[in-house]
Amino acid sequence: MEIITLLKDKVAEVIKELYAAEVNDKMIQFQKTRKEFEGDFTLVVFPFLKIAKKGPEQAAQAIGEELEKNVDEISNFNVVKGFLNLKLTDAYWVDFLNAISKQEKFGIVAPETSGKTIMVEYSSPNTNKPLHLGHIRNNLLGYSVAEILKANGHKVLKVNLVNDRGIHICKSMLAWQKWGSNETPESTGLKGDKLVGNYYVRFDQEYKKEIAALMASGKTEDEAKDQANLIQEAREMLRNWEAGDIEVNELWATMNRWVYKGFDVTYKAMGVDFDKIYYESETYKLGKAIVLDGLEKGILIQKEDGSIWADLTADGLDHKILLRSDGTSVYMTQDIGTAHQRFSEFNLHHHTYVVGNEQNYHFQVLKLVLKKLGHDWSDNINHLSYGMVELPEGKMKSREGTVVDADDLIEEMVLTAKETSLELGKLEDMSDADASNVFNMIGLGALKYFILKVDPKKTMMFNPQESIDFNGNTGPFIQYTHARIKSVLRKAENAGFTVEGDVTNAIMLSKKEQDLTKLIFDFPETIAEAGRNHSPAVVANYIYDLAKEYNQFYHDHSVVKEENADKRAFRIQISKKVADTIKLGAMLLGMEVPERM
RNA sequence: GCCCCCAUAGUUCAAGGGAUAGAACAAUAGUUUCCUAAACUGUAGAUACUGGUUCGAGUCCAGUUGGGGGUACCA
Repeated sequence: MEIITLLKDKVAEVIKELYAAEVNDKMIQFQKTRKEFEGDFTLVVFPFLKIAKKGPEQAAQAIGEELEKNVDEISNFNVVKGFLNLKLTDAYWVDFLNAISKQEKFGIVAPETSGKTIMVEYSSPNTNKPLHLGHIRNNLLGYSVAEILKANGHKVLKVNLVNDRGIHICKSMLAWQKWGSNETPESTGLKGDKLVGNYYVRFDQEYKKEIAALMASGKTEDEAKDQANLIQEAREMLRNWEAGDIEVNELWATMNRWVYKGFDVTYKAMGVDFDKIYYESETYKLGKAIVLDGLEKGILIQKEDGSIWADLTADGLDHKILLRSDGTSVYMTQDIGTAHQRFSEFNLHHHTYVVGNEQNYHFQVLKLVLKKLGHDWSDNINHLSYGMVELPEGKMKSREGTVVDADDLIEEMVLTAKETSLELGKLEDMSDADASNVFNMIGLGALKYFILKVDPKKTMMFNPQESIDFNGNTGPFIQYTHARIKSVLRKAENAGFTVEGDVTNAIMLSKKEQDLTKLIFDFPETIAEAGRNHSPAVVANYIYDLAKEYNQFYHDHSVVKEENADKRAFRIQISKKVADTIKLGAMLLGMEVPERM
């Protein structure tokens, strides 16, 4: 990064000298030189034209000449239209590689050095059904964003707020009670979350039947939905739960335990974890005091029936209820309470919520209400709003059975990885345990990369057939590149070609060697950008580019077989760094890379 | 109705207001006596429409069309 700062300073000096004018930092725009042109960094000269009172090419030429004279690192320059392309010396790039080769984690900011604490809430499942593809996107994003923020030097707390109470939970409980005949995960051999999910579906089926029957007897749909015995019973169960009824609470605890056991398996398979787990059953009453306080201060309003509201019409939004007329809280109340609790307990600088974009309005309101209540830290709440995952046949709907189950999908990916590997037969001498470890890495790598390479905020398409592809812009492509480099490095070591100390900077680099080095140079900025944008896609696309660039380099350069010892040393060194960088980048995505595949 | 988001090759994705819009898959033509061919190299193919701002627009603004989401004393 230092080179850019240096160049910017020099440009400012040169402009001052040539045109006797001061320029601000914003006017000095450096960008990477596009591949089709000769050069490393490009200065956009359009902003200087008014000062220079010259045409773009003339101005660029003049600035280029001065820079070349004054900066040792610049070997030459060229001008295309208003773009001044600067080429650095090969020696600069070799020295750069030498310098970063001494850093084991080049690009990663040392842990917890930024002085900031950031909380990332993600996953937040309901305990009435198993995790599906939508949850996978949430979990992978949350985990990865947390890792990326860590790599930017922040202290990060990963938290999960489990939705373990409410009418929807009572539905599966009630169905189990009615039709479960004491089934347990043990007795059925089913994962706990799957078992409970089945009863949630069962409730819905029976409920629909009842509605149909009521409508046949002349009720309207709304009346039928409201008056059905099943929903009445579920409501009563929720009241009993809240009243502390022992039997209901025991059933609730038991069924939730089943679900958690099932979730743990899925979380483990996805490779995600949490520093702290919150349960809604313990937090759902939070926020009430804050709302009442807001009412007292005249910030909120109360209607005749006693319900408390925020009037957001002045901000272009609606009225939003914060406490029901019976004094109970809504989701928003809880979020106000938990946010307050977290910011004060952990002294947070920032809090990111990984939640789907259907909640955009909710978070808009949350931030606004907190702000109105006088909590300035509301500005530090960030809703990482991600798009839905769609299937070729349309949206996933749990009740219509068009969901892609998380466990099934992972299993399928790993199985395909295994089949492909066996076909290629490269791992035949590996132990079964090691090989199955590799299959796991590849299957999950394919899935994780597929999901994370897409900009989080965009709706994405998941086509089960295509997504299982392991060629091209995929996780396995990146993993393969890593494995191949590792193989080359093993061969180098066996041949006794270990690189001790610095590579001489007196060598000439080929275009590909320069390009690879420049890509490595971009890694720190990539991590910074991914952090700023909360976007794993930035990292994913970067490691893909890097792997692709390496494969091209590899295709027409010998590494171990290169006879010139200095060139060989450089190539071994750059190969090593590419492997390290791929590995670090993949780690930020929660993706492992194998030594062989 | 009102509010928000999105629209790029046949398909799935890229492109911090900058140069000739990149990849991959699919299609098609090639590359293994040589460090892993899950690789590499060709060919063909795209900014929904109409205006505007700018030296410069896929990117910013307005409108049109098409898609998604939200708008509950649900979570």
